[in-house]
Amino acid sequence: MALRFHILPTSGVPIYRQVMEQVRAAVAGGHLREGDFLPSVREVAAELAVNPMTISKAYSLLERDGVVQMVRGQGMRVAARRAVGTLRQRREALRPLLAQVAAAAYQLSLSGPEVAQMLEALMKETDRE
Amino acid sequence: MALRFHILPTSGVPIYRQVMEQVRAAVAGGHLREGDFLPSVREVAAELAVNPMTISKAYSLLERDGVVQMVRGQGMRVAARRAVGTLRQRREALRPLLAQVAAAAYQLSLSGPEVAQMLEALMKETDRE
Amino acid sequence: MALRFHILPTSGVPIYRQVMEQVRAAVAGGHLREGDFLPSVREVAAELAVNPMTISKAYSLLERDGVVQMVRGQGMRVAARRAVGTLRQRREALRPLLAQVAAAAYQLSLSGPEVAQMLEALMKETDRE
Amino acid sequence: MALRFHILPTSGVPIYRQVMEQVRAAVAGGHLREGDFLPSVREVAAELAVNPMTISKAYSLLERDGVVQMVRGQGMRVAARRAVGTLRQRREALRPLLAQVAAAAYQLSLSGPEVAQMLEALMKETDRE
DNA sequence: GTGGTCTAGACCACC
DNA sequence: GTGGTCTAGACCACA
Repeated sequence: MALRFHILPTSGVPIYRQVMEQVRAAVAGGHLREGDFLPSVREVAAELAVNPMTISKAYSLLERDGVVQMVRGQGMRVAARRAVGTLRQRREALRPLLAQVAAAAYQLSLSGPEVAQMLEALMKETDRE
Repeated sequence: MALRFHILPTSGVPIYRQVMEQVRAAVAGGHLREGDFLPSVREVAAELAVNPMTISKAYSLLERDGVVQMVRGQGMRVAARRAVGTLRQRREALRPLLAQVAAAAYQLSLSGPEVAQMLEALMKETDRE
Repeated sequence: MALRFHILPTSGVPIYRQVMEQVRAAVAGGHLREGDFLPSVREVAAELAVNPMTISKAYSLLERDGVVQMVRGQGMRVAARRAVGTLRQRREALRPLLAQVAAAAYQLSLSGPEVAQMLEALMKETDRE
Repeated sequence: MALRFHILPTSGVPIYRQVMEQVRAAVAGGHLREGDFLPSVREVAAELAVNPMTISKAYSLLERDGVVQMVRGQGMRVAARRAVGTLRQRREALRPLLAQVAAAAYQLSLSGPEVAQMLEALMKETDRE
């Protein structure tokens, strides 16, 4: 099943970031596995009616982040996941994002356990280890 | 205990957004309660060595979002929290952020229950109801 | 029945304007009639816990607009209403405000007849001629 | 027919608010329809001999209010109208403005039916549903 | 080309 | 004292 992108041009989030997020989500969700290839820049650009440079930028940044690897002549391949740093460091890296969740949850009057459960359910859904 | 801001000018995130996030976090974390006043625009601007307009923009947007209210001649006061929409709608509003957490957690090789527990701990720590 | 003011310090509308509006509304609604006196500046300032200068400013502007007249040693008295200009001019003067209503109604998906009826009902309620 | 702005620098109303009002009026009046683009910030700024930031502020606030949407690299596009809240809530939201109309009408010696008719005529003129 | 961010500094409105 | 508005001009991000 090919990965299909969908963008909201009006969301305020740059298109290249929307693309990056969707690749990351596909990888995290198991729809893309190690070794799979992303659709080509041209393909995606045509499908989304968007400038190829925009897609290219997204792919380059994903490569920089170690999510995918360029294989010359073939395209972008999903890289092996590698945990970097100690457990403690990796937890620390997640903290700012969790703080944002906490703030948003507060504003929405959603309780801690409630949100934690939503999150766990979301992650279990796509767990495959 | 006065609220103290800290910004990372290199993070790419606009200063006014960093300020907004910190106010939101302080409110969600109970360090600022309903009725408390934010430090004045000039004060913060001086402390951060930043243009007052930048802080003013952050405060205005927080006011539009209902987080604080302007009291003429006195300053910006933390507003009462009001949940808007049905439970379902509010949960839905949180979903995109949770998806981001899930993707980041995967990249960091952190498990669902592990992350859910971190989040719950973070939110319990600052729970006041 | 004495006129009682109520202000929302957080509404964004300057206090002196809120006071002015309430005097105008009281006059339009028949709660204050020609010759009646407004409560004194001090009285109102004390009641609202507000700087007397603020009330004084409101009263001065109302006097400038011909809504009230200062009677030395007694206070501010409601003036006789006098229509200024031709009917056409007076209608024209109301137009910008009506345009604002039209725009707001559109945004709220309220129909013309619906809004017109609301307005007429509101005005009939306080009509006394 | 391009939207043309006109501002009264002496009116006391901030320029950015005058611009906002005119956009809203143009949308409500059908001169701008869903999907149409506003003139660019630079264009308007040049036309009005005003700082681009002033126009930018107006546009940003209109975006926050859901009147227009930013399309990256293209400009500001008129958004679909979406009524929010119950009928009752929306009527309630209009009330303060109607009260202002009632007070102004009284001051101008214009009767309820007279004003209601003016308003309805104004709204019918631009009705398109 | 589009809008967004930020600065330095002036002036205003309100309390 | 508080925040709000505006300017002139620089630089950035995005498509």
